[in-house]
Amino acid sequence: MGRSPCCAKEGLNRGAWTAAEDQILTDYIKVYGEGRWRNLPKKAGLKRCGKSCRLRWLNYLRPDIKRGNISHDEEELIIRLHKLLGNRWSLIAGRLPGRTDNEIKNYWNTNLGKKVHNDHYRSAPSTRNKNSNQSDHDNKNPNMVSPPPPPKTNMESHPKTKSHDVVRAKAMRCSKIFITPPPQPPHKPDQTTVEPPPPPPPLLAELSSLCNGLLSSFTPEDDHPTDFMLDVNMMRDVCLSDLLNSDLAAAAAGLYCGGFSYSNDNNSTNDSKDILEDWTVNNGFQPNVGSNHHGFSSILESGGGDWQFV
DNA sequence: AATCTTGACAACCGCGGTACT
DNA sequence: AAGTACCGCGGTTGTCAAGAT
Repeated sequence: MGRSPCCAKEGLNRGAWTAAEDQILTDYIKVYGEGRWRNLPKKAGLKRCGKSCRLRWLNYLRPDIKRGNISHDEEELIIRLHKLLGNRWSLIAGRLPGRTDNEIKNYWNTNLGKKVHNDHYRSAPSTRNKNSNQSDHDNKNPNMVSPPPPPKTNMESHPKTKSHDVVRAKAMRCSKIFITPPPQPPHKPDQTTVEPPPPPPPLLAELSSLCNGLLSSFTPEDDHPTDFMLDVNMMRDVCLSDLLNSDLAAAAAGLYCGGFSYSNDNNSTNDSKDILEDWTVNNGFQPNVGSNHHGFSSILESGGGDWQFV
């Protein structure tokens, strides 16, 4: 079996594109549109691989490309998005209109990675001490600047990934956290005392406390204790330290980005959707701006009842 | 002035996902 | 259901200019 090469290598130009090639490609796409990259070079008369044409168009020739320095605001956003999404450059780029994944990736590797790396260790030396064995990894390839090592996860076994220390939005194995919001009981304005739900296990108590704001919309009332179920190993390895170091919003997003599954029942979808939408708005996210990637809400809407990343 | 080093960024490579046959 | 083609993604490499020695 096996895949044939995307294009024959013989007789094709490689390396930097010439202005003439750019013009040919631009003219062709203006007339025929994007897509069918494999056949494009032949039809356009370019001695280039289709993949190369696609890359050149997407990263350089597209008319909506914003060229020039990355602004401070964009930089801040990239840092925040990277914290949430890891090296998901296309997702990050989707939130920065006019910027390409390649550009952001390069910018990170040459500027932000180093900057964030330094900030991270300046502000949290104790964390570094706890994970001192991670520093070896950082020194393996001096040409590449690694992002600050997030907690080790059992999701890092992505077969394609050679860099092992990023949190991936698409989790590989974790599927065992369920936050089952209770149905909202009728509002009782006169009720002054509420019987507290049974205390969760210690680890859950930490999470519960962290996510207090989030969970408050799922208000645990007397007969509807908040129902947590999670993979404790995963929780310890993956998220807890992040959650502890994050604000609630990031924690809520971490539930999404870390690849947890969320099992909703009946009427809970709107509650969680509102929370996540509020979070995206408050943190400067614009749903689906310049991107085919879906926001939290659309993900929530995409499934019938349950959704999960596994 | 010549050489070396470093930073920035464009381009390439290999793989996974998925649509199509 | 299986094989294939295509697209898109993320990691890596190549190239060149600017700065340092």
